[in-house]
Amino acid sequence: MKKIRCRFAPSPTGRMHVGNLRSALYEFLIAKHEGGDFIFRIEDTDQERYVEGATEIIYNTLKQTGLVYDEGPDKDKGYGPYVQSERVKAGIYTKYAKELIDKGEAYYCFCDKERLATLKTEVVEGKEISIYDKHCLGLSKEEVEEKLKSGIPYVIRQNNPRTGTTSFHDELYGDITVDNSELDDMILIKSDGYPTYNFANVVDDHLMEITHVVRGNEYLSSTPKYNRLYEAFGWEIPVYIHLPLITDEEHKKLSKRSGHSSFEDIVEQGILPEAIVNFIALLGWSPESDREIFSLDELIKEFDYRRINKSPSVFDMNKLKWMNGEYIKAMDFDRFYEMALPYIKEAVGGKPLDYKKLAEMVKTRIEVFPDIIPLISFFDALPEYDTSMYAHKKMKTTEETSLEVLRDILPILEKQEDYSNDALYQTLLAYVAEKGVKNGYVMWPVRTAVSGLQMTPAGATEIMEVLGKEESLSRIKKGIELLENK
RNA sequence: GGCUCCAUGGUCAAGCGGUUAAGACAUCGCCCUUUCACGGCGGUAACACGGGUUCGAUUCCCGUUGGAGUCACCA
Repeated sequence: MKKIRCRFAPSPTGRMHVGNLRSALYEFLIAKHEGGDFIFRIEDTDQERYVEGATEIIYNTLKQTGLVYDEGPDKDKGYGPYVQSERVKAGIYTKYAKELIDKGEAYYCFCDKERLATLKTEVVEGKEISIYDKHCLGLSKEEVEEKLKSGIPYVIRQNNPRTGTTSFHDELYGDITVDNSELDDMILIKSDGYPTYNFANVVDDHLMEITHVVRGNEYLSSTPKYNRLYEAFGWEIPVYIHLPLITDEEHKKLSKRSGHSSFEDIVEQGILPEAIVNFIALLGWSPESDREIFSLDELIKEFDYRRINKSPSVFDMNKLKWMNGEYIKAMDFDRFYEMALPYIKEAVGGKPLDYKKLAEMVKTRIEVFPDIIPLISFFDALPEYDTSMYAHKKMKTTEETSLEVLRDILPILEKQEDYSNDALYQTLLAYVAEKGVKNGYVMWPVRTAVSGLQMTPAGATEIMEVLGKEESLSRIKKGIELLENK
């Protein structure tokens, strides 16, 4: 069997869209699952939409996600160049376009914007819809020569039939047939000499011997046109695998507005690249087992494209966050500490506390790194709090009992020298035993006093350990004061 | 609007003629706990509708409805 070759061919127009990233991932997985090659090609044929630095973003995203390509602009295995603008300079596309003209499958078109405007037939949702009328197909050879010579701008159009039907086969969607009357004479070469995506993509896929064309569903309706191109050249048609769309919560194509449309957007929200990869792999595909956590290598092993879903799926940030939390919990501590440190420092305002201990406290209770900040910022400054927080039904505490406990405990803690968690815990436990009450009856008011919060990432004594004796006592005194003035 | 595709809980999804219709996120409750979280246990919640085919349809076919995509000198 022929070795599988899949390509990822993005346009450098900005950040990497997650739909694009998922296409890249599936292309990578389909190839690697069967020991094939993953090819990276840059489709920069739109000079207007080109964004400075976008190429670097793509390289970077590929690197961070671990999608290592076998061939690409910096890894030429004989099919290069892998950047379309360079291929334009090599004259590749015009050569093939002329071949099509010779075969009668394409033709020069000199129509200007004004004439094209007269073609507008219908307006739907503010969009003008028209089909080219093949006006320039009627030009004689001599007329074409003359116009070419006089330097009139032109494009090259595909010459599609107006009657009959065209069909193609998709591995997921099956056989799809379209009326030829739907097929416009699409432009192959633009007036600036650059090819359109439609043309460059087909030419390059063939020249680079791509066996499986994997791309988003939005190309489904234009695929017949590409197929006609293959047929016109007499080239072998690749295997098509169209992927279902990824949508936002409103079930619309993911857009910048949603705030999580690109890989970088998501990383900025504190999500790990491997969690993103894992998550989008499961968006539209599912393994045989009901397992959900997969490394990239494990995905390669498991990935069977026949199990890709046909219906669109909503990008659920909620579940991604959960998955990220799973990755954080499973992460080895040193790496976690390194990644969490900036957030910890920010949370406590750079106070010289035991950062390692703080990292331990938060590791199992966050989903994304920014969650750290609200969790531990009370270490920096005691928040304002209402004394009603001292009353807790389950702990059987009230503001009165809390005041009593704090007054009792203060002199004991003042005497205590060892402010380690263990020692403090033993001290409080001894008081609990002496009083004959439940642990929480004492722990709750103490924790409230030293944190000012109802929820903290650690128990009362752990907090005191980090805070130190001086600050702990000061916070307890403050608590007594608040309760007394109630 | 034409064309194309899609249709299982709020979301991701398994299912490929006969099942008590999995599992996960979210949500709710209980347990654990020095509060919360983590963890454990449990609950609520779905086959869009109408016709066929069949002994039997979530599953196959047709239609309806709904949703999406596409109709550029953008990819």
